[in-house]
Formats: sequence, structure tokens, C-alpha cells
Amino acid sequence: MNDSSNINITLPDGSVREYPKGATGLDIALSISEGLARNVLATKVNGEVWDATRPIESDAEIKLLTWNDDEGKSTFWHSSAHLLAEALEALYPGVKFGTGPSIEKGFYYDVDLGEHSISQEDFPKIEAKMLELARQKNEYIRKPISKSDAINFFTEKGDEYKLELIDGLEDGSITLYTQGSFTDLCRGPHIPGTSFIKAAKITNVAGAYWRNNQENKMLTRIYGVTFPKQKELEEYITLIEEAKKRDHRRLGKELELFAFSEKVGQGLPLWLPKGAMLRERLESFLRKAQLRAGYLPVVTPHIGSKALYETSGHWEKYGKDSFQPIRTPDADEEYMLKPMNCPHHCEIYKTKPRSYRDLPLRLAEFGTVYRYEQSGELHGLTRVRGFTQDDAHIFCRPDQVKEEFIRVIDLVLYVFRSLGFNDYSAQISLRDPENKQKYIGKDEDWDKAEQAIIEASAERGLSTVTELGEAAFYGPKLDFMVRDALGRKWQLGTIQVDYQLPQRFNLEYVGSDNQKYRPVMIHRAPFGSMERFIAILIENTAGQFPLWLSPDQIAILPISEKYADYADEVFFQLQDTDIRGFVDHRDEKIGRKIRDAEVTKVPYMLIVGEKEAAEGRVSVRRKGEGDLGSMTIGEFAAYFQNEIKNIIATF
RNA sequence: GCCUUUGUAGCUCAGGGGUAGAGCACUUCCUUGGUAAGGAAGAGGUCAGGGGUUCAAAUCCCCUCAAAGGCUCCA
Repeated sequence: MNDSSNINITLPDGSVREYPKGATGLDIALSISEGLARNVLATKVNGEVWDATRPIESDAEIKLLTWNDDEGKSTFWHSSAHLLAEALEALYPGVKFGTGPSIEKGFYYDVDLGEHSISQEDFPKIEAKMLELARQKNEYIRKPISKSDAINFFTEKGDEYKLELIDGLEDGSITLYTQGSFTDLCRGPHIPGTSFIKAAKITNVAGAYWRNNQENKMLTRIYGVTFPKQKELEEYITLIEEAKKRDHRRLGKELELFAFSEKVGQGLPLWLPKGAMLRERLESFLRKAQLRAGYLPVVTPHIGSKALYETSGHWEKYGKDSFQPIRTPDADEEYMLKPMNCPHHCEIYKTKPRSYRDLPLRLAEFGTVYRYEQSGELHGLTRVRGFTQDDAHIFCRPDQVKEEFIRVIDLVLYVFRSLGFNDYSAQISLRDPENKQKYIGKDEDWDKAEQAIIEASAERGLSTVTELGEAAFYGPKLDFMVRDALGRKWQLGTIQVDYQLPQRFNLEYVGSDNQKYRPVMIHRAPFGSMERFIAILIENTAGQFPLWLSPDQIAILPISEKYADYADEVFFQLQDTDIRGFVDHRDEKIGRKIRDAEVTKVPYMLIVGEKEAAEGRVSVRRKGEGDLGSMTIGEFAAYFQNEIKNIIATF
């Protein structure tokens, strides 16, 4: 044990060092190396992030946080929000402040600008001010304050939003932070000083309700991002530009995959021939794998009587936010566009008595559903009002849940692999253990299902995070996330256990003891929806789809009109081996034909001229790579099919 | 749904109270060419829609619709 003036500090590598009581993270860093000390942004003390300059008074486990730690970054950005606030106060006297947290990539501050408004043109001015203030190398100084003093301070300043925040705080836990001439109500922690901030960019400005409540006043939310090095800002900007180039809305138009029409309506995508073919190919790919995995295809109508959704509970929960019921002309009947496929599938389950021997029953449908999403929510293909789920419902016995989960995981991973998503993870969403009564279903069933999900994920080696309280009220779930080529995360497929619908539809099966039992239902969709999945696929591949999905796989480019017949002959021969594409018969030079094929992202160009026609060969050019040399038509077909075989294994 | 911004040719965009512009794409003609843009001519728009102000509106004002970025929502 240490004497009263010293404390023991445990470092992440497990080593224990002795420091004087009141040593700060910076002191500890300095004792390790000066270089480290220069980079320390904050200190994690017993799992809590502290200012690097805050004295540590007792034994602790610590970790020194730098730019390389997520928590280091978020501290850096939170401090940058204060710097932004200081700049705004200098530029717009009288501005009132809401809250200014760090976010995944940067930070924002919600402000009430009063008379002023901010637009893009003002960004450089704000950025310059921030950097000017940063160069003053001001320290972030932490100061605990009593509630009454805090109220006096912000009353005097006229910051009503801060006063509202203080109102919800407990006396004794309130701190202020000051850097330069700006003082903010803040829990912290912060980086030691503004000198760390070397590059700043205001990225966006938008409206946001005070405290995220629609009833409250709309404040101006100013988004920004900062870096400790100019170079990192440049990389960030490059990444943003790359993301813009990959935007599926832009590529969808350029590659003629889909379109929207005001006449048809908001959020209702029109699939153009190339997009439709891409989509059909994805569907048949999954259909084939599902058939092998024991799914049975079903088809159900796009509408269902209102009673169906009263039974399912959807009417009660979402009815007033849905497309409203359709009335029949004569009888007093109401039908609804289907927002989910599961009620229909439950009715299919009920078409005959089921025995425990029939289970699991796996019903699959590419089912198109309609949901009236808020207009401000619509976004390209990722959020639409009419979309097709690669849906299936597995009706099984409680003891089969785990096995079925494993099978679905295998199917989902097969889909990811075949489509080039190699960086994926999953989230297990379980009940809130504190609040079990808000969930439907028997306690023991939940336990069993949650256990089944956890075990199935572990058995398949999924990298998972577990979130308590994130389960749906009707059952726990497993959601898949993929990281795309730019490092962005997307939520894709989902597997959900459902105890509610079997109960609401009174589904039963006869057990081996001739008693009636209730099946468990599992909803699952590896793609999620065709629309959303294709959007993500477009962004991940930048429109350069895997060969087997590419709308046009080859472009045959005759050198001149003289070889048009030979070009057609090549085309027909290749078409016989299921290779699709076109012959570019335009009256253009070869350079132009190549350029156009490159721009429209055709994977293979086959150039045919005098030499090729004479020898029965093609000159092969791969998009983005260039000339691969000459092959016979048969050689090319084999080469081509081999490439596809290597991407897409059979399930 | 709310806030802010935007809407001009198929696409990308300039212009802006006084007869609508460019590049690309498209059509026709010339050119018959060897690995990322050959040449010429032509056609194409009720300036998102509706209303108002004005001698005159694509331009200014109002409303509607749609899009973008946020916020709230998401079976």
C-alpha cells in the first residue's frame, strides 16, 4: 500500500506506477515520454474520461487518450465546439448558445443567432476566426461552480438556453469551462488547450429544434470538423468528394438504373431497364440460394383487408401514419396497401393444420410493401414509400430457434461474400433487463431466444455488439452492418424473433404429444429491401458492379464499319454462352468507343478489326486496366465464365 | 411533418424587369479510323406549376409541387 501522499496508477499494459497524489494525466504522460505528453488529449480514469490536466487524487486505472482513440477524438471535437462558440460570439455579438456536442465525424453547436443568419458564404470567415483563436493557445480551464452562481452568470449573460439546462442539473455537479474569452456551461472533459486544433472546417448549417423537441424553437445548428493536422483535413475533404461521386442518386441517373417522377409521386422509384435487370439478377441469385436453404416461395397481393391489419396490430400502431384505407365502390369495405408481408404469411400458415413435423416452415417472398414515410425522410433509394423486401418468415418450434438462426446467418454471410461486402459486423438487440414488462411473450421464451441468438452468433464467429433495451417489443433481433469501400457503415439485413404475431393470429401446431402449441416466428431479410441494398451496392462499388451483376458485361467495338458483321458474329456467339452486352456500331473512332464504354463502366471491351476478323479472335480490354491482349472467342468466354465462378460460390 | 436552401434544354450549369445561353448528349452529313473525346450542320426550353405587381416577369412578391441538407419519425 502507498503512503498518503502517493497514489498507484495502473496503465493499460498492467504495469503499476507510483505518482504523487494530485498528479494529472499530463504529468503521467510526461513521465513516460515528452512525445506522448505532446499528444495527450484526455485521460481515461477508471473508465471515465477526464481532462488531461485534472488532478488524480487516488489510486486509479488510467489510459492516456490521443487522436488515435475514439474518445480522444470526441474530446477534441467537443473542445472544438467550444472554439466554434467562441468564434461565433466574436463574430455575432449577442448570440445565444444551446448545446454543442461532438458527433461521429466532428461536432456541432446549436445557436440562436437572433437577427443574424448564416449561410455558406460565412463559413470561411468563421473558420478563419476559429483558427485565429486556436493560435492564441488558450487553455481549457475547468471550474466547479455552485448552482446559484451558475444561474447568476448565465442570467447576466442572457443565455436562456443555458439557464434551462442548469435547471435540470444538481447543485455540486456543475462545472464551467473557459478558454480565451469564452465561458460555457459544460460537464467536460476537454483537451488541454486550443493549440492542438490546427485545421477547421464548417461543413454545414441546418435548423434543429431546441432539445430535439418539435414543440420548441428552431435553432441554427452549425456543423464543423477539426483536425490536429492540416493534412487530415485534406484527406477528409477528399473522402467527402469521393462519397459525392459515389452517391447512388447520381450514379443511378448516370447509369440509367432508376428514376423518380413527380407525376408518379414522391418516394416511388421507377426501375429503368438496366436497373430492373440488375435487380432481377439479385433476386434470382437469392431465390436460388433460398431454395437450397429450404425456403418455399409464396406470393401474396399488394393489398389486404383492414381486418388483417387490425389482427396483426399494425393498424392500431401505424394506421394513422399509413397510406389510408382504400374503399370499395359498393360494399362498405376497407383495404390497405400492405406495409408488411408477415400478416399475409401468417394466413398462409393457417391454410391447414400444421404438425411439429412440418416445422420449420420457411415462407419466402419478394414482397413489395408501401409505407407512408414522412416527406422530409425520403432519400434516393434508401428511404422510399414503396419497396420490395427480400422477406421470409420462418415458423418454427421454440427449440429450433437457434438452429434456424445459424442457418439464416450462413445465408446472410453467403450473400455478403458474393457481393463483396467483406467487412461486416452485427448487433444483438436484447430486452431491457430493468423493464421486462414492456415486452410481449413469455419470460422463458425470451430467455431461450436471446440465448439462441447469442450462441448462434458466437458459433458463426460474428463480431457483435450487444445492446440491451434495443429489442423490438415483440422479440429480440440481430442486425447486420457492413462497412463499405469508403469506411462508411450501413445497416443491411435483419433477423428478428417474433412472439406477437403467432399469438395475434392464433397460430398453432400439433406436438408429438397431440397437444397444441404456438410456433415462434422469425422475420428475416438478408438484403433488407432491394431498393436500399442496391443503393448501398452502388455506393460501395462506385457503380462498378461485380461482373455477374453488371447490366452490360461486354461492349464489342469494331474498328470500322467493315468489321460490323464480324462484330455481330462475335456478339451472337458470346450471347450463346450467357454473356450480355452490345455492339457499338456508331460511326466513331475506336478511341471514342473505348472512352464511352469506360465512362459507362462496361467491364470488358472487345475490339475487333482486320486482324481479329481474319484470325477469329478478339482483342480484350478490361475497364480501368487496359489491353489484355488477344484471345479466341472461346478463350474469352472461358476466361469470362471463370471470373464469375470465382466471385460467386454456390450456397 | 418542421427549418434552411434550390428548381433554366435529356444531363451539368451560366444568365437575370425589355425577343432564352454554353458544354455534353441527340439528329443528319462528311470521315472508315487500332486502345479514354474526328469534323460540320441541325433540332431541342410556356425558365417546376399557379396567382399577383408592372407598359413589360424566367427575373420581384405570394401559394403549390418537387429536390438537397438537417431535425423529428421509421412496422
